[in-house]
Amino acid sequence: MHNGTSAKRTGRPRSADADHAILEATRAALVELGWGKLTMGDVATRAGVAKTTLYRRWAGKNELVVDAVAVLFDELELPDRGSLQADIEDVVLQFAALLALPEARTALMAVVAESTHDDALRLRIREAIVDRQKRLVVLGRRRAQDRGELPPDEPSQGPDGTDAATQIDLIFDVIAGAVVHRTLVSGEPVDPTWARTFTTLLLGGLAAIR
Amino acid sequence: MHNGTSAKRTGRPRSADADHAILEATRAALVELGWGKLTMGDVATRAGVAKTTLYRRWAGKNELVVDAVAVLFDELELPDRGSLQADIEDVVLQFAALLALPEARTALMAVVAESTHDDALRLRIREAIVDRQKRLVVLGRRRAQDRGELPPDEPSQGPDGTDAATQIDLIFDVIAGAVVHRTLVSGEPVDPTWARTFTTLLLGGLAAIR
Amino acid sequence: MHNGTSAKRTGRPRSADADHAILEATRAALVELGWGKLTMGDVATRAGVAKTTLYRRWAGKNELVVDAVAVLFDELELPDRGSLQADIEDVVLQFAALLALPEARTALMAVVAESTHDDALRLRIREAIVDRQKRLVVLGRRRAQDRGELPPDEPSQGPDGTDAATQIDLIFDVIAGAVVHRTLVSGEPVDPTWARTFTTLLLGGLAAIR
Amino acid sequence: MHNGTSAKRTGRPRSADADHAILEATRAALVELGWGKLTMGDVATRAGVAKTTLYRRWAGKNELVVDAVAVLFDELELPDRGSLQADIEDVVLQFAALLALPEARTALMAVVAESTHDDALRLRIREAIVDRQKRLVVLGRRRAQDRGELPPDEPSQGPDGTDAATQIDLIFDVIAGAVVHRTLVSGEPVDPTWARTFTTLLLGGLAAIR
DNA sequence: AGGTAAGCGAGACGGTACGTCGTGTCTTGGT
DNA sequence: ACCAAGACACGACGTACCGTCTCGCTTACCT
Repeated sequence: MHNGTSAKRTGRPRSADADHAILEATRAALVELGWGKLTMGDVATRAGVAKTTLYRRWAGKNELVVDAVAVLFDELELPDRGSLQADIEDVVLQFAALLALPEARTALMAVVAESTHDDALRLRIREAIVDRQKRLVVLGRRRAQDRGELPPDEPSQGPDGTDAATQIDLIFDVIAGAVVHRTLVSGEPVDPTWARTFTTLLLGGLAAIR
Repeated sequence: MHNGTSAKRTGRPRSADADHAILEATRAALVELGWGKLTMGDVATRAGVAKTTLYRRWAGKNELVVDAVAVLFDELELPDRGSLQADIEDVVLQFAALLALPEARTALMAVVAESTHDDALRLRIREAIVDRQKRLVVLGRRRAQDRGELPPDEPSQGPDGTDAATQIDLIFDVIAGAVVHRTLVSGEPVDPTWARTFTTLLLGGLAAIR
Repeated sequence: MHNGTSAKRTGRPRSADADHAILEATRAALVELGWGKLTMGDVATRAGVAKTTLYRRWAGKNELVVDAVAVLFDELELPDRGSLQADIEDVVLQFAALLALPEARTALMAVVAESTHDDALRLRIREAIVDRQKRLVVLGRRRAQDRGELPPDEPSQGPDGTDAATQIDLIFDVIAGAVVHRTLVSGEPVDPTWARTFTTLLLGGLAAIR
Repeated sequence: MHNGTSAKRTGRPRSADADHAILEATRAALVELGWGKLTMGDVATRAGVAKTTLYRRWAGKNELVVDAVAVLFDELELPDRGSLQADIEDVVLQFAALLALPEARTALMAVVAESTHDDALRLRIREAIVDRQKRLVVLGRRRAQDRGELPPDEPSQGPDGTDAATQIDLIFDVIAGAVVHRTLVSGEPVDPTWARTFTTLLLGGLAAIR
């Protein structure tokens, strides 16, 4: 998080309770107030903690919110439902459920917006959120290859965009982008019917680019 | 924009110059400072205008930025390149070029984030931005139907998500979502190669959901 | 008032109704809000008049308030009650009654305060207010001399402060100062008993400085 | 001042330096700008302090100025010059010298004006300024009684206004009122000649009301 | 009778100051 | 060393008035 392999020695150790209380208070504040109205002072009060304690651990609102929301993305899993179609539908619905949480909706877009001119923040978001989602694509793709639903990776073939890493990125952007856009921009729900149609489109498209 | 067909009579009329100066100053401030550091006072100073003049026209930062950025989306056009594949690739590249502008990158995500708990703002975004993009999908689809590249609309067929409006929404979310996600979240550029591969996927997928 | 011997010729003449309405509105606003909270815009609204109309006649709050309050001081009169003691007591009570009016209390001190660094304002106050009170002293003194209660003016006698003008100024400062101070600073009422005791003191003192 | 016998415990204590700097800056601003142009923000800047620090201690301009000016009145003293006449002349000249200070002139009238519709402010003025002056009258009177220049207090004698407290109030209103009125309203200087004549009048009058 | 110059209500305008709020830092004294 | 409390410098907020400036009308005097 913010203190990997601490080698602290002297003095009073930091309270682990405080960390949890702060992150929970942050999520609660996001739900009630949204990103724009959330303040460090308010989070501190909710957590029963001094502002100093927040700043000792996080550099600012952005970093705090990324960490507070990141844990939500750890709960995404890729269950083996027997077919690639079913696996993708499941992940789409999980992701949509996550974006239905007010704290995730508002925080995700806001930190992405801030990250457009803050490289450190962009990196943190990638590590804490984006890469955790992308691994599901990598895993699902490999599993589908094992099942024979997708062909095995071919060695890199030049600039036509069909090598493995490129394809993974494309799939990821299409899935995550479509779900986020439908949920937050279009403001429409992602229900099982939509998930099925979307997944059909995606798999049909994947066949086409090969 | 913010004052439709008013029938006011008395008093000094509002300055149209001020409107233009303010919106231009807003875009300039977005480029230099980004959403988070943009302040109403600074915009007013850049525009050579009093703060009250801003607040007389817009309720706050969100509303102002939506209007300031909205005009950028009016410049998107759907040129007739002879095939659906080419048309889509062109729009994808235009949209990506738009998102490469700093003022658009940062503003778009930020106002979407704020709109997650501000219904009036969501409506304004839809009218000023989203619907202006969606019309391109509607237009391109009709043109492809005229060319025979896509089948004509069938009468509504129940809950399988294949009627015209549902399909338009799906296409829109996939295109806009994928481009936004690749650009802002993944942080990768949208180049002609990517556009071609993505369009191939989309058209292949469209064939599959029919 | 604010336009002595006008030589205007063409154009629509200024509305006399507006003048009255404005001054009355000013007094009403003084009562309700006091000097500090009184605003030009509010006075204009109360008077049913545009702000422009105020500024066409008065340069600012100070000038407006002086004129609005000055008329109150015109009502002071010196009735002939038969003796100097009775005459003075009467004037003291009249003046105290005037200072009991909220519009006079607050306005008088405020414009005097402003006049401490605005010479034009000081002159205006003197003409509109101070000199109108001082004439009562001059008149009462002459009347007492006619009655034989005070000795006639002696020719100027040098620097011992007993010539006529000096004495008038002194009497005026003592009367006005004591009444104002008791009313506004000490916050005590001026009743007939106080007026009698004060007048006795004053007359006793006058005998002593001769 | 504004924080009597607090029993606070935790947190960073308020800076005493800030208090002094603010009051000094207030007096400087009064001299340069006068009451009407004095702004809280300017005082804060002069004092090298944030606006919030001012508002944490004082509710507004009125309260701040009363405190800033009050210390000037502490410097008034009653030297023993051997006779009541000389003592009074001395105090009159001291008081006149005080009112010659620009910061005192403008501030005193202005806060009195505001106090006409602000009871809390009136109380504050009384405590901080009026009572500190009145003690000089009490002291001087007692000293004169000890010298035999004035008769000792008689027991209260009913409503003829000759008991001790009433007499003190009367003397105070006459002295302070006359000096203030001559200085600020009439705009004439208080010089030793005027002080002598005025004192003669006062003492002559005091003999008359007994 | 018409022309014209000023007055007028309305309200937008560029400013300045307001009093409040949030940020991130810094003292306190108490674990 | 850590913590809760809270003061601090800073800077933006959104509002209120200021005094000025268009607007599109009256309204009275002067040819």
